[in-house]
Amino acid sequence: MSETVDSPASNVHPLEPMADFGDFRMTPQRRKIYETIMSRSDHPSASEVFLEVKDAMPSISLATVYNCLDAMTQSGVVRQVNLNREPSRYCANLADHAHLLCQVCGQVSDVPLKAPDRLAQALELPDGTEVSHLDLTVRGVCNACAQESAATPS
Amino acid sequence: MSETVDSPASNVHPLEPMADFGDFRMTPQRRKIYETIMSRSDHPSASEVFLEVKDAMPSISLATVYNCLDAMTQSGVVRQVNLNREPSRYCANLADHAHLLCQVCGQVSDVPLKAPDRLAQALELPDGTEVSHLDLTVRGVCNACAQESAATPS
DNA sequence: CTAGGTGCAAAAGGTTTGCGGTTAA
DNA sequence: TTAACCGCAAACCTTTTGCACCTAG
Repeated sequence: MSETVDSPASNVHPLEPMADFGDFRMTPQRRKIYETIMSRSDHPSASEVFLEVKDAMPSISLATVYNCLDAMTQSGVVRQVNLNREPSRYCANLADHAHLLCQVCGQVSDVPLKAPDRLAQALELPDGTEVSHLDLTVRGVCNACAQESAATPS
Repeated sequence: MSETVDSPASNVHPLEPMADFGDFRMTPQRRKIYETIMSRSDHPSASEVFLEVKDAMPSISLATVYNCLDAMTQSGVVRQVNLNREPSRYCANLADHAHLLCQVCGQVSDVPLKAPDRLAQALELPDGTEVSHLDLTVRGVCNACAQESAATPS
């Protein structure tokens, strides 16, 4: 993926240099799918990605989107975000961060962490446990929805 | 549910007094399903609960297990735990805690939190965000699997 | 008595897979 | 050149739902 993806630096995400992603073969479909996820901050699902990519590539199939997203997840190019029983969402922000799920509008947004390394210290893990990754989800109400419900009290 | 469930105190989980769970109607099926989840620490899925409950109640249907688990989740009697794309698991531990997902054996175990309230302080949340609940999942290797791989290096 | 629960079977909905043709490297 | 990928359709699997009967409160 490295050199073939156009200007990943234009994205706001603090991306790694996009070094090696193994034997990940770049195709027009994968490039467009990746660009779609990069250009959005709303963590689209497979079918949402499909809808957007379809505009530029009308012949693409939903199965291909699923296959590509799966390959990208395996390669570590994107991250799969699973909340509740909803369809998986995809996220191109590879930095350590949490997700805020607004229980009013349903939107998912990234939440930076102040001290990612210190998070594990809050856990009483059994001796010998090896931690590879922490997944933190915040359920609540986003600022926009909180403002709105304050303006229009029930 | 309160008085009809047999001796919830025998469970190791730090349970709340099991006060009011609204208009939750107790039935033999629900009692057995609840007891099953209480008696296990492995966060069984709906079909795993079904298998165990079926031994005692051969006529119960999987749909009923799903319906009951859903009703219990709504009432707050149990908690639904969703990791990856696997089937939902269920957890009777209502205390604030994280989950450890072992990437070797696939088991899910509870992880107590040292300072649950302080966890939110690690987040850079936008002003006005209202937090209702934090969900923390630890991906890694449990102690048992770590011991084993140390004893049998690849 | 009756609102709500149960069991069954069928449907729903997200995701995966098999296959023949195509393509990136 | 060829292993990997694409598009299509069918399969898969978890979960939900409609319905007739039953039961807890």
